[in-house]
Amino acid sequence: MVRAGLTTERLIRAGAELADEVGFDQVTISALARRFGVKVASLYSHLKSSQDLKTGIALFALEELADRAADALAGRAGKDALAAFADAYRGYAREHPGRYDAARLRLDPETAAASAGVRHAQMTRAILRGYDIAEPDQTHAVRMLGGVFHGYVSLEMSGGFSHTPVDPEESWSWIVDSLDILLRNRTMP
Amino acid sequence: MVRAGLTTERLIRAGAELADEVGFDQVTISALARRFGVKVASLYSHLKSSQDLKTGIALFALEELADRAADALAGRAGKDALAAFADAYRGYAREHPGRYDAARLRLDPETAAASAGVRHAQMTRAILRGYDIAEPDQTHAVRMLGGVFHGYVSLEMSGGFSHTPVDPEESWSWIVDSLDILLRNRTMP
DNA sequence: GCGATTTGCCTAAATGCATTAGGCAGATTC
DNA sequence: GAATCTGCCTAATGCATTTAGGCAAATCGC
Repeated sequence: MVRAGLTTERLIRAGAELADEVGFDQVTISALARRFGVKVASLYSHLKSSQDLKTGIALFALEELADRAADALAGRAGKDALAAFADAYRGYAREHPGRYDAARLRLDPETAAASAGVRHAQMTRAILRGYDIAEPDQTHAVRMLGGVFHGYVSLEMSGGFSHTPVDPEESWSWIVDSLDILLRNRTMP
Repeated sequence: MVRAGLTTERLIRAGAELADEVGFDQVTISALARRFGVKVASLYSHLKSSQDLKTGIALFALEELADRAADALAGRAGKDALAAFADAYRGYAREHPGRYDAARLRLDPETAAASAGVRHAQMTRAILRGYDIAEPDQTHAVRMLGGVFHGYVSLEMSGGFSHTPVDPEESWSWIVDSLDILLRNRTMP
């Protein structure tokens, strides 16, 4: 019989695509095996478990998102950087909802520490360098930005804004503007 | 044999407790049946499906959270109200992590429209009355507040803040302060 | 009170996913 | 070309979901 050429890498990539198509929580070893035209047990040579697959997709999505954010940030500073970063985040979620959900998977601390999540925090700090905010306020700001971006995108994805006629695009701009204003003035209350 | 006295109400309530103990995604019809010392099939007289149970828990959590938020808001205005609302949100998530996750379940539009999620938005608007913000900015602000609160709590719950020595409590206060400042000044950019 | 009906929980059985053990053939190595 | 290794297979188990149909307890009509 012809071999399918499975590798952990390919499985995780296909799992990410599957997540975008059917939702991250519908990603299953069985579905993935079907997609490769292969028996379920065959995947266990490459994946330890179903959880392992999900974690793999999450790490993959975190990397990919961090790469995009880094691209968006290149050559920008100040409000420009803030807006580009925010848009990268939101754009990724809209383009790859399943992967975005995957990126929000709760990881155990060691895995998280070794993930691209660290880069996300570093990039946020880099943006804040344009705003002259010292510690511990800088950490507070990192957390706020992470919170707003994630929270807004998450609410938008779950349809929480669809009952109001206001364009989410405008809300997004307004929020980014607001954060910029806030960060510029926060040092002197 | 003695009857267990199952009702949809009791099952959902028990499901909510189970979610807090083992995590929302570990809530299963089987586990719930075990908890009641009853056979699995028996639950299907009261629940249409596993999804139905999850949705029920989500709606229950949304109600409970809205009730708490309403209590917190009673008799307060301005920054007081903002802080109380924020704390109610975060407190609920800390006290009932499983239910909080449940409250974030993606509901189909009709279900969502009939849920307590609507009250959440109304309460946020009520807070903003203390800040004199007109439409469409008010909607933008509602979305921002929803986003920050949810996003921050979500990141904190998933351990995203544990690699930095800064106290999440202080970050939370700083963020609420910041939002207050922002909302007070946002009308004049 | 007592028969009839409804209701609540049961047994049984089918389906699907996750996981492990062990086998066979195609690819690789010498 | 023989030996080994690797990749995918069959087979079997366990657990969760879901449906169909049964029996006994609770409830209702009288």
